[in-house]
Amino acid sequence: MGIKDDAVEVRAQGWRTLAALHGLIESSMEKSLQNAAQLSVVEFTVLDALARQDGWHMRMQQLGRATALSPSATTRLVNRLEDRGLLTRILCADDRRGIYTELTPAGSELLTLARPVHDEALECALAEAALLPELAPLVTALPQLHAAVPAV
Amino acid sequence: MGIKDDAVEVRAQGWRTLAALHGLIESSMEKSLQNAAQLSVVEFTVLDALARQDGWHMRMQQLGRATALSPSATTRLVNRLEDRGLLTRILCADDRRGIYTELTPAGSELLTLARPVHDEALECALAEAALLPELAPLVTALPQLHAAVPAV
DNA sequence: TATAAATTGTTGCACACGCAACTATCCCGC
DNA sequence: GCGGGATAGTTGCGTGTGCAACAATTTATA
Repeated sequence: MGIKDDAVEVRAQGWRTLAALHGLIESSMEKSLQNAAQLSVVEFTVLDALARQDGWHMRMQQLGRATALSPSATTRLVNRLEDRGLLTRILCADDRRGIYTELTPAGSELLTLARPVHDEALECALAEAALLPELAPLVTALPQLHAAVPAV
Repeated sequence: MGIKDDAVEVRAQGWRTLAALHGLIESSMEKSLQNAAQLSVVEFTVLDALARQDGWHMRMQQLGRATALSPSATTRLVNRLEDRGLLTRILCADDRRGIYTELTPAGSELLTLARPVHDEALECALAEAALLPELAPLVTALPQLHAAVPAV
């Protein structure tokens, strides 16, 4: 034992840190987005993911994976956003089981309103987390993952 | 612009990665723990947190923070676990508003049964995530946060 | 000491989620 | 071409969650 058990414990510790930071950010962002745009975090995630595919479509299943949501939850999530006119369903011709979703102008508009709120809440939550000793290392490590090629 | 906007985008990217990995691990672990011990991830988190304080108590509010749950959700979570006999409420004398929670023997027992399941699900989910290019860097960075002092 | 303000935990209510069962469509072997 | 299996998405149902309002206790202020 010893070495092997250490690996297990290190993983568990890392997972606790990850979960704690995630919870902190998500609950903070949830409130901000709700106040500013009547959007939940997952709803924002969907709109953002769609916009990021600029002009292109996404299938329900892709949305499900992008949000870690079950198929049924994905259906209802898309229902909500469609009812609000933020996206549209498009049955695709080549596979008639599949359903594409696409952002509407109203969706894009709301997204441009919500993005700054999202970004500020994120910055704020990270700053707060950096003060907690058990979260600080992860906060520092996070931006280094996708190391910015110094974009001069 | 440029530099400032880059920082925002890097943070957002890091957050997306964090959220994606979190979702992957949590949904995988949820199923494993549910099958093996009829425990949800939050329920496991509570038991684990209590055990980690070995023999000591935790207040409702602490549990709420440890799980990123609202007060009402915390109340009901403790209710569920208490009804199953896994923990007990203890009114503390010095502050009669406060309520301590403590693990019962049955709680400890279930926890020792659930921990290996938890650890294996975690290892498995991390291995799977390491195969995805956008998650791999975070998976690698995670265990380095709490750098193991080589415990010979 | 008395009274207001703040803190801790609990309930009513509406809502989002996962699971299981279902329908519709595609794909493969014959 | 045709039937069996796999895949995509949708609904019924039970349950966990957050918000707002509340009761109980402590702390601050006059």
